[in-house]
Amino acid sequence: MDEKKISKAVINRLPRYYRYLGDLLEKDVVRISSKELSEMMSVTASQIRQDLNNFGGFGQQGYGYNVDYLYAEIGKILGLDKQHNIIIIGAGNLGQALANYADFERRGFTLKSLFDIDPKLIGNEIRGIKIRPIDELESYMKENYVDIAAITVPRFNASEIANNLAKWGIKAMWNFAPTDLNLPKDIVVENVHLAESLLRLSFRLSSNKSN
Amino acid sequence: MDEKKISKAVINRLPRYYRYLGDLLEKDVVRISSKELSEMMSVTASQIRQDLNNFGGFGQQGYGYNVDYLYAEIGKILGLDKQHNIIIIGAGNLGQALANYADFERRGFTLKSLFDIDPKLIGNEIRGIKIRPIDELESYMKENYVDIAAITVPRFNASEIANNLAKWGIKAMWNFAPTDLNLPKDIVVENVHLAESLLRLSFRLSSNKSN
DNA sequence: TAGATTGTTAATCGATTAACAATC
DNA sequence: TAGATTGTTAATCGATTAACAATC
Repeated sequence: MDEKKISKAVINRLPRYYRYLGDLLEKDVVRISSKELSEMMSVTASQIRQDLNNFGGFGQQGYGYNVDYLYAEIGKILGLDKQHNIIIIGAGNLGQALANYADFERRGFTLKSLFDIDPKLIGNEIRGIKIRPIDELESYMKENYVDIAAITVPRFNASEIANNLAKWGIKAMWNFAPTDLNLPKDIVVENVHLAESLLRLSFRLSSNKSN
Repeated sequence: MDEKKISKAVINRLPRYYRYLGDLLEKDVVRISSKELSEMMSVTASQIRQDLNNFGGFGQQGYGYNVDYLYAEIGKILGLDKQHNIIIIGAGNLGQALANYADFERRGFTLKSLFDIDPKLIGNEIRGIKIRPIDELESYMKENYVDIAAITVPRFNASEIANNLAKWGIKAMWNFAPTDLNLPKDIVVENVHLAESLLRLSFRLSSNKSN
């Protein structure tokens, strides 16, 4: 019953803390204060302490934070102590790019299969993982445990596939299709809208006095 | 001298308004009220009106907003009335996926070239656009006008390339490398940190009571 | 004109920053 | 013990929502 609701802003920052702590760990840094970390990350020390204290006191007065310990704790908060099974729907360029991004495996995200509608792709393998016909998605979902589906299909196919996946028991979708999926709210949807990202860049470029 | 500073939150929402208005336009919807739009988008009507009024009064009392007009105006705000030249640094899976995403062209973003260090890739073409050796980047930048560089190289090469691009006059970077680029602040950096996005999904999945 | 809906001001809410007592 | 730095409360700041007069 951990009922303290974590704000969206805090959740957004957590992975970035995790990344910086991982970098420090690689450099064998043992301890770090909120002040030092805040300077590295260009945020306030106050914010770091507030953010972390949403989840408990990981530091020690007069000392700071143990990098190794804090990294592990944030990892747990992010659910990286659990194993996740992913499938990718849409084995086009983007789907294949994700499939090849082996770094995810390191964090406990195992790619189990890809699905596509294109006969030219079906049967091919990426890193030894087979591309299956989308018709087999339903039976696959019934016979295998999958928690996350990455949606890298064209915009017009996305909602139907998403609705089906929801029906077949998916827990979360990583949506790359440029549309908002409308799903039962117990299903987690994390959107990556690349087109919107480029438009933000464009806006900032346009409103940049210095050019 | 348009000195009313636009908040980050507003900028983030603008491309989504633009997408919804584009969808309405496709469906030949002529007018829409902030109330109707707010219901479609699951936001408050108040927020829509506040956001738009950062840029001027685009609506009409008693009527609402003309979809066509509002779409065009937001397009201008986003800088889509201007032509942009993009290069992609790193022609791996992700770089190629972006290069193939022809939809960007439609919005005035023209892909001019890709660059890579891998001899196996150099000389290949994607949609008729050549992959050049990274050694030629400096001379290319001097001989061509490029405003945006998409960075899809591995983490360890990213900062050096980014610093060079900055030196050679790039205006904006669309950064896909899992690191924070540290650049002069007149250079726009728009980050797409896929790994962080997946960790956010993971967090929300873990803290989801309903599973 | 009456009805509808904007543009905008005021009120509320939430997030960030500052400050400092607690404590290692 | 003295110095450093956390955890946490209080103050500030900014963003969202509500309300309504202006006006089409």
